[in-house]
Amino acid sequence: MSQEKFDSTDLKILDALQRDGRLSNVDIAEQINLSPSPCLRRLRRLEEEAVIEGYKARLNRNRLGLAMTVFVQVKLRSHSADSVAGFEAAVQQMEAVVNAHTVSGSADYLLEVVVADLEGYDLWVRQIQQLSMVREIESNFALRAVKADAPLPL
Amino acid sequence: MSQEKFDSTDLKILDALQRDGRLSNVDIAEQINLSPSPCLRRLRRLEEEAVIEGYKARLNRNRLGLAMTVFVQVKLRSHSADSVAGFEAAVQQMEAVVNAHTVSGSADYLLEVVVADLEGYDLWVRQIQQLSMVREIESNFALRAVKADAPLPL
DNA sequence: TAACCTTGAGCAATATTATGTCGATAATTG
DNA sequence: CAATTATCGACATAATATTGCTCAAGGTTA
Repeated sequence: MSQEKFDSTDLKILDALQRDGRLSNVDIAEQINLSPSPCLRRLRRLEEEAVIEGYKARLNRNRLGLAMTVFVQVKLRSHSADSVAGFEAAVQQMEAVVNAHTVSGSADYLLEVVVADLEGYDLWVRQIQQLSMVREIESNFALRAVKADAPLPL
Repeated sequence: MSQEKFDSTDLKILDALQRDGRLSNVDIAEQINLSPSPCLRRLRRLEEEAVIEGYKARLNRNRLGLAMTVFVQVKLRSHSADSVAGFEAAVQQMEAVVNAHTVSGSADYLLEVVVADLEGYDLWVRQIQQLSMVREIESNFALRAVKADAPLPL
């Protein structure tokens, strides 16, 4: 739809930053063989156009005591606008939910939930089950991360 | 297992950085009401202990022409060490796979795959189906992101 | 109580960064 | 081919950031 707007230099900047979000402009410039001034111009443009939505630190969940990641498939009772809006608002307020998508297939939503332990998960499940618009959930516990938060293929 | 190692000041630093990974040390210090020197000491410690695993720019997939996100459940033919190792090595090399976990439940793996369009997905599926250790895959297309890459609950 | 350990505040020196300007060059378009 | 536009490299500057050092305060332990 729009990737024609970005030349290979833009992509190199984006790729450098998705691998190390704290690179300074001069470091990026050096890495992609460009001088700092045009590099900064491009970077600012990419930020303004919201191609870069933000920056974040990648934290180690286990070391923070968040040892449990669960993928939860949710089916709603009805797909009325109210049900959908209510469910999504609830999901957005739940801090344990770090990712949520509507999906094709037999489930309506796929959520990624992060909690400390089984007890924390139990508490969260009770919250979700109290939502009247939820018909059914199926939990799949992440046993091991094979690949996490890898860079996008640019 | 280990969150006793972090006091509330550490958590404030981590929380600030997972929301804005480019904050300077002085900005973090101001945000959490601490002077820059101890703030930097803590930050460096958190980096050295790999509580902070790195930093990354959050890119807008749609604007980059990566309009399709697919969650793929994979079942293996056998769970021999060779099958597992071979499959995981293949997954790690596929750039379209941005997340991969082994999971409980009927599937062995849950993958998140990012491609430009259906054609790109078709190409990827053929790659995966050529792996002899793969018995079956089920694709669930992400229709809409309700929540993406939200901060961890600290 | 005294010694000790941890952690914070303040300050200074250094290094680094972001950012604007300007002329040159390359690409594009009519 | 000429004119226009876009983009680059180089340089200068001003603002910021990082980092080390020292001293003080608070809490802990023997």
